[in-house]
Amino acid sequence: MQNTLETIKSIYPLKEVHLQLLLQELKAVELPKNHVIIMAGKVERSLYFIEQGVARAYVEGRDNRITFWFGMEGDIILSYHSYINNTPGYENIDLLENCKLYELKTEILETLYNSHTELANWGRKLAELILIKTEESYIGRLFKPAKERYIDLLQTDPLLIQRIPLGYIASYLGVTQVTLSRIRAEIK
Amino acid sequence: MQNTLETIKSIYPLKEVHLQLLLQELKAVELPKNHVIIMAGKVERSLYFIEQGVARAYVEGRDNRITFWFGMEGDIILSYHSYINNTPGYENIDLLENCKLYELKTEILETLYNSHTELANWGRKLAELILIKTEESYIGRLFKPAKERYIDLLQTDPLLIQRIPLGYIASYLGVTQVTLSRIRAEIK
DNA sequence: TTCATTTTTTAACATTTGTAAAAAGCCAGC
DNA sequence: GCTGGCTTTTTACAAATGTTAAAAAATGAA
Repeated sequence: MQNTLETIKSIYPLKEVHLQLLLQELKAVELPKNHVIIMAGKVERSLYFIEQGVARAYVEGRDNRITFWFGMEGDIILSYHSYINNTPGYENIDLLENCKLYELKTEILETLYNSHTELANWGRKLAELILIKTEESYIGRLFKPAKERYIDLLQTDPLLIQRIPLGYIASYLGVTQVTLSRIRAEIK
Repeated sequence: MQNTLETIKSIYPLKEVHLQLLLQELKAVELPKNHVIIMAGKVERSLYFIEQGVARAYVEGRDNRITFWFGMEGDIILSYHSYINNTPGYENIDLLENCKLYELKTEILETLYNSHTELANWGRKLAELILIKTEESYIGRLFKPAKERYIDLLQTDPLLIQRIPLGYIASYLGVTQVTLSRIRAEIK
């Protein structure tokens, strides 16, 4: 559980006692490629640490699917609405590879938050880190054109791109696959 | 300080003791229209509750400014990067009206978080609420076209629109002002 | 390898949106 | 009520992106 352990520790420094409180609640699960792990409109009672594999989040548009997040080793799969409010979210998350995950019930987390200041701060830090990442991709998407963002992606996540169909990447960049092809032809 | 008090209470229920710990750190400030309260590239050491007035956040593009947030009574002005990491952010926030604000130093907040579980959970809830709002506008922007989002805005914030120049709203919707004019002509 | 399936690219054309500049509308101060 | 400055709309044209369809390339299983 190397990746998951790293993730948990890197969020907020925890004493061994509190770390163990979290770890003992994790449950290893293996799920196949194409499995839909989070469904829009459904309250999800767990979050998942990605130990191995790739996942992607998307929303259903009127006549298309829009991908807005990719996760890989060290990332966390969760529906914010479910995690935070116990209300259904609007995103679907599916697995693009066979995955090894560690599951954690949100209900248990809530209990831990209320009984340990350290864990409450760990939870605060988790929300804050996700918030910053979300804001970064939000803002990046605002003022950089698709071409530039694709080049950024190539530089920051060259490996990720090879694991993901181009159609999803195009959607993530906010253009059609045809346009992404044009971009690729152009920068070659 | 009606609006600010409401905001603080609605984030997470606090006992009177803890509420007072927060309130006694607030400092009333009045700032004029057009004042730039958060500057990109600068670490900001305070956050501000909007008691009265309107603010907007934007990033500088290569040759334009992109507005991505409006705040009014009951909202909170903060630079997430500064608030969370003590690192400079990329957004500017300026005031679109003369404003009454309550200032709170982030350093003080940090101290409170580490000494009171209730306040740590208040801080967690704050991050979580902002996260959900950010995700909502992120996703909304992804799969709804500008026209639809404008109609949504008209319905959810009819008053806000009257307080904000159309050029900023166009930017917020991700189109030029010319396109927004076309949209307005179309739905009339 | 070979065949079938999926993914990616290319092409032609339609549509949308942007750009720049002019016109119209609105408001504050004289 | 008029004037000057600011905001919003309109126009004509240009550029970018989408749509649809087909070809080409890549992938994977037998």
